[in-house]
Amino acid sequence: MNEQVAPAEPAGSRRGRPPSTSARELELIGLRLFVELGFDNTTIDRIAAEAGVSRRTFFRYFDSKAGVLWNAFDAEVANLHRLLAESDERLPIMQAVRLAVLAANHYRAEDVPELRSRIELIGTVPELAATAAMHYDAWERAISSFVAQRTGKDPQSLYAMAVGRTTLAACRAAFDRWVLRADADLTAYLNSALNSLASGFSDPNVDDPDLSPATSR
Amino acid sequence: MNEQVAPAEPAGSRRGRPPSTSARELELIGLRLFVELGFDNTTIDRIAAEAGVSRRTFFRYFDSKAGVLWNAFDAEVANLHRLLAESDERLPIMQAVRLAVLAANHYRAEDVPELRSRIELIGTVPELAATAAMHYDAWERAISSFVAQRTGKDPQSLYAMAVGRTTLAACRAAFDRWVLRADADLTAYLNSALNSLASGFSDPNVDDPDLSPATSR
DNA sequence: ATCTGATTTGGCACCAGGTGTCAGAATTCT
DNA sequence: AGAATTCTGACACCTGGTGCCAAATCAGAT
Repeated sequence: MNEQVAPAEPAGSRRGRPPSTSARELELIGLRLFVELGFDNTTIDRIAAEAGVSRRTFFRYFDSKAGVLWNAFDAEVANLHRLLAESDERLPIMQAVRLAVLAANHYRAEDVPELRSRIELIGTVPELAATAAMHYDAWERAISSFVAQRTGKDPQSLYAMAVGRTTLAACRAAFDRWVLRADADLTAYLNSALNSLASGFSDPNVDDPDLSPATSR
Repeated sequence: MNEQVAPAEPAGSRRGRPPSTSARELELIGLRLFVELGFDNTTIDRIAAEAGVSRRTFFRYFDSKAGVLWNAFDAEVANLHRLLAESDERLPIMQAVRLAVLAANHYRAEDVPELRSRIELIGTVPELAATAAMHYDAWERAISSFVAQRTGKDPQSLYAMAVGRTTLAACRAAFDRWVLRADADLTAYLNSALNSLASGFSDPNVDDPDLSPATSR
C-alpha cells in the first residue's frame, strides 16, 4: 500500500537510466537513523543525503517518512492471505486462523533484531503508531475475508469484521509483550493470546509464557 | 490527551482577557467543514477564520487538525473508567466489561448525528483513522487496568493487554457496522460483538442484529 | 557515431501543518 | 490610574509532501 514501485524485472537489462538507490537501501538507512536519532529528529533530507539521492527521489520510493517502517510488514500480508487459503477446511475457524498466523510469523533468527526494532519504534513513537492503522487494515481484511468465506457471511458482516479486528488486536498485544521481554519466543506469545481469544478469555491463566515454563497453575 | 486547556472555572469571573472562542465552537465548525468540504480540503485557516480567530489561536485549543474530532471521545474514557470501577465484583470479567461498555455508549438521541458523522469521518478519511490509535490507547488502558485489578495480574501482562485490545477491536467493528446501517441500534451491535468475543467466536450466528429480529437460526 | 525512446533523477516552487517568540489587547484587582 | 493576569495576533521558521519540467543515463535502432 505504500510503495508505488514494483519492478520485479527478471534480470534482463532495462531500458532507461538505472536507479541510483533502492527501497531496501532507504529502508535500512531510515531504520538505523530512527533508532539512533529518534523518528522526529530524523529528517527526510538526512535519509536521502546518506543514500546519496535527493529528497525528491526519496518520495519516489516511499510516499511518507513512516513508509520505510512498513515496507516489510506490507509484504507479509500476502503471505498470511496465502496460508489462510491453504488451511485445512476441517479445522474450526479460530483454530485455522491461529495456525495460519503462527506460520506467518516464523521469522529467521537473522531477521529478528530488525523486526524487534520496528515493533519497538511503532510502540514508542506516537506518530508511527498512528500510521499503523492503514497498514493493519489489509491484515484485518485477510482474516475477515477468510472468515466470510468459511461461514458464508459477508466480509462486511459484524461477525467477520469482529474476528478480523480482534485477531489483530490479540496479535498486537503479543507483539508488544514480546518486545518487552527480550528472551522469550514470539510464537509462544502469539499462541497464548490467540488461545485466550478462542476461549473467550474465560481462563486468565491459560498457558501464559510469562508464568514459568509450566502451563496453568 | 489532545487539549491543553482545562479551565473548569466555577463561574466566577476570571482575571485576564476573556477567550474569544472555545474548544466546543471550533469543534462544531471543524466538524461541519469536514463533512461539507472533506477533511483534506479544510484548512486550519478556514476553521479559524469562521471562528473569527487567527490560525495561531486554533493551535492553542487543539494541538492538531484532527484533534477537533476526538474532543468528545477523549472525555468519555473517564466515564468508562468510572463505570468499570463501580461494576459488580460477582460478575465474570468479560460480562462486567460488556455491561460497562454498553452503559458508556448510551447516547442521547440529539447527540447521535454528531457521533455518526464522527465515526464515518474516522472510517472514511485515512489520515483520521491514523490518529485514532493514540486516542484508543487510553480506552484500552481503562479496560486492561480493570482486568489487571480483577485478576491480580500486571496491567502490562499479556492477558490484560489482550483483553483491552480485543474489546476495543470488537467495539470498533460494531461502531463501523452501525454506521453502515442507518436504522439500527448501536447498543445491539455492541452487545452482539462483545458476546461473540466472550464466547470465543464459537458460534457465528449469536444474536446478529442484521439477521431479522430473531436470534440464531 | 548518432538519433530515439524509455526511465530515473534533481531542482525548484509551492502549499499546509505545526511551533517558538514576543508584543499588544482586554480584563480584574488594588 | 496602575499592576497583574490571561488571551490573542502577527511573524518567522521548520518539516512533510506534491507538481512540474529539464537534465542525466541507459538500450536499441538507424
